Amino acid sequence: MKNSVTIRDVAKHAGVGVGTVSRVLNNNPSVSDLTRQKVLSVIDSLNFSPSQAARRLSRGKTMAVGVVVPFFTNPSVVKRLQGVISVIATSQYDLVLFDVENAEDRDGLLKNIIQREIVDGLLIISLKPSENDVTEIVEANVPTVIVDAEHPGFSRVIVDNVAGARQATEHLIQLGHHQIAYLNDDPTNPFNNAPTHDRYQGYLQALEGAGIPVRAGYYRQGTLDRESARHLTRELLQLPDPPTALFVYSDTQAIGVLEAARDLGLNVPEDFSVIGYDDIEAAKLLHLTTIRQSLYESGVIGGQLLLEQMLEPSLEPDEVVLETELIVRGTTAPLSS
Amino acid sequence: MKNSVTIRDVAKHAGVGVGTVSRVLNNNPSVSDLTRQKVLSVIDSLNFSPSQAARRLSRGKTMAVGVVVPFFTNPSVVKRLQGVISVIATSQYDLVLFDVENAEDRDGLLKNIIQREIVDGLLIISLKPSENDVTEIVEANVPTVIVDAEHPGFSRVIVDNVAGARQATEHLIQLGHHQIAYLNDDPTNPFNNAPTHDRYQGYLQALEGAGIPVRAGYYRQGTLDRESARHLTRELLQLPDPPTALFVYSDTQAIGVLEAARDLGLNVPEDFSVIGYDDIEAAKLLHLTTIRQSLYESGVIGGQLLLEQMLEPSLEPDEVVLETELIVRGTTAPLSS
DNA sequence: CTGTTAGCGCATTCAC
DNA sequence: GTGAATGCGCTAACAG
Repeated sequence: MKNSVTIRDVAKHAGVGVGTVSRVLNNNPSVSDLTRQKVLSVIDSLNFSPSQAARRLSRGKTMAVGVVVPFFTNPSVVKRLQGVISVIATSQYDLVLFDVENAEDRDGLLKNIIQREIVDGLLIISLKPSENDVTEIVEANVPTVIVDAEHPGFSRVIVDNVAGARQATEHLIQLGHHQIAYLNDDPTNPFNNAPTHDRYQGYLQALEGAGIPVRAGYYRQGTLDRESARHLTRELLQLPDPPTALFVYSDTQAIGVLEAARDLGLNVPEDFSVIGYDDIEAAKLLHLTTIRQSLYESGVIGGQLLLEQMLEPSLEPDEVVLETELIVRGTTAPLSS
Repeated sequence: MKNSVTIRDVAKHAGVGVGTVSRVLNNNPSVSDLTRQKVLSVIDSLNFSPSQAARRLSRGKTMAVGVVVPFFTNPSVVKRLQGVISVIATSQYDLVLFDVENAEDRDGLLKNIIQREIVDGLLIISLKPSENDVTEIVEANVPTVIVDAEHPGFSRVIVDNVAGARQATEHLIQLGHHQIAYLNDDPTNPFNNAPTHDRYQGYLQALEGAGIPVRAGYYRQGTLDRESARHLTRELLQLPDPPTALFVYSDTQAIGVLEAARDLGLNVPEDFSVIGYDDIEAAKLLHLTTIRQSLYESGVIGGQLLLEQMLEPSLEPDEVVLETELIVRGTTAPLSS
């Protein structure tokens, strides 16, 4: 049966009051060494361990942080989560995980988490909270930090997507490409569409900077999976005047792009250059040229920000911007004339 | 500030007692429709939501399940966890995640989880609990299920590793290979070494079944990473009489194997056949022939077993054995003479 | 059907 | 320094 030793049992056995036991439990200095030792030994012999539930109610703190992730399936999200886990594990907090797989999940999830008062802090990954959620969080005064999404009200760690996309596109331009297409994420994605817009902007900026006209026909958008990317790339490559290079919103999609090229008998990078974004594990395996963002590190920093925030709730929201890095591998090459 | 509306406020505003409010909160049928409506509307207008902490203490239930995973880094573990998440999300339980990265973490973690009474149920993935942990769990009477590890005391979902390994090795034999090496996980791995032994047994059985003598020099073991596998494979391939085929404990290691073959200028599968185990995402990308185990499904079933177990704690431990499947892709071929 | 009361196990006053 | 009392917010048992 349950280990139902309570603080009262300990008090009785040690011949002290419950208050004293509680004090030694919380390292309250105003306990004499003698009684402290006595209590400690009784705790040990009774194999007592305080009930979290009671402690939580009494102190009004849950000693848990909530982490909300969209599409736990997504490799980049997993990587970020890893970073978060690594820092939360060093703290006293438990980690409660919430996965949101669709828009219905999301609406109300945050509100629900807040209202049930099950966490002392919230870490939101790659998900833009709705305005309703935001007011809910603010009213409840729950320390919150966001990783890979923007909101001025909260501490956040983001990456400069405009710059990263520019970097990718400029790499292609430097290789001599002028017919550069862009395969985007679906910007109607309800979760977090800022990166979608930003990367497109970066793409446009790079083209404009090089004086290359933007061709509407070289733009495609689709969901974050391989199949969709494969299909759209085929469209692109079967254009009368197909692009010679393609910048893809994510590595996951880039995998589908590579498949499409193979389907059509095109050699990458000789006939067709491809650059992705994220640098997930698979990118290395496939020798995919890509833009690396510090996925794991973003989680670590996010976790640290949250811990600080919970310690010092009065802190102003902080913004950390992570650098991107161009990783040249085997899917981009100079334009062959 | 905190939303400090309590059940008492609701009772006052609705002109009823707290007991009644509690009843409607818990869908207790013995409340008249009229008062139920009244209470409900007050709850709504006050934006009241019961405190989990109080509820937990009062009911002696946490409404949370703990999930313990080793090496959150490991792709196969992530996949299993996904399955677990998908079913827990459909329940009323929150999911508290614990990652164990080293042996020190593990010792005491389970005990700690149990003693703090923070979960109503426990799901352990790819980790064999120590005997101390087991007695702790049994004494505390916490419903527990294990995924990808054995223990007679608990419900578990496992895969027949002997059969899977036999299947892999037989595939190689059928292709005409006689010089078949095995690259194993490190069996001193303190977390869960049963699969290590079992797969080795399956390998041996297949060889014996075909009358192929076992060569000690064709056995290597190392950690679950690419680098180690790469190194050990090079050793194997530089033997005076190198193997023509290799069965690898995991897909992760198989990636390193492929790298080693490339390092040495060997063509896979023409010169050297490789078969992995797990069928993680990367296996498909690399066209790796492998043994698929239902990773995601194992998590789903594990989650379901746990939910059942919590509903009906008197249930006998159940064992579910999942089938493996040979997935032939591009890294195995007939022995070229 | 419904109001009242007594805990759940601990933290935290307040006196001594 | 330490014991006793009060309350955290809710559930459940007991009357009515």
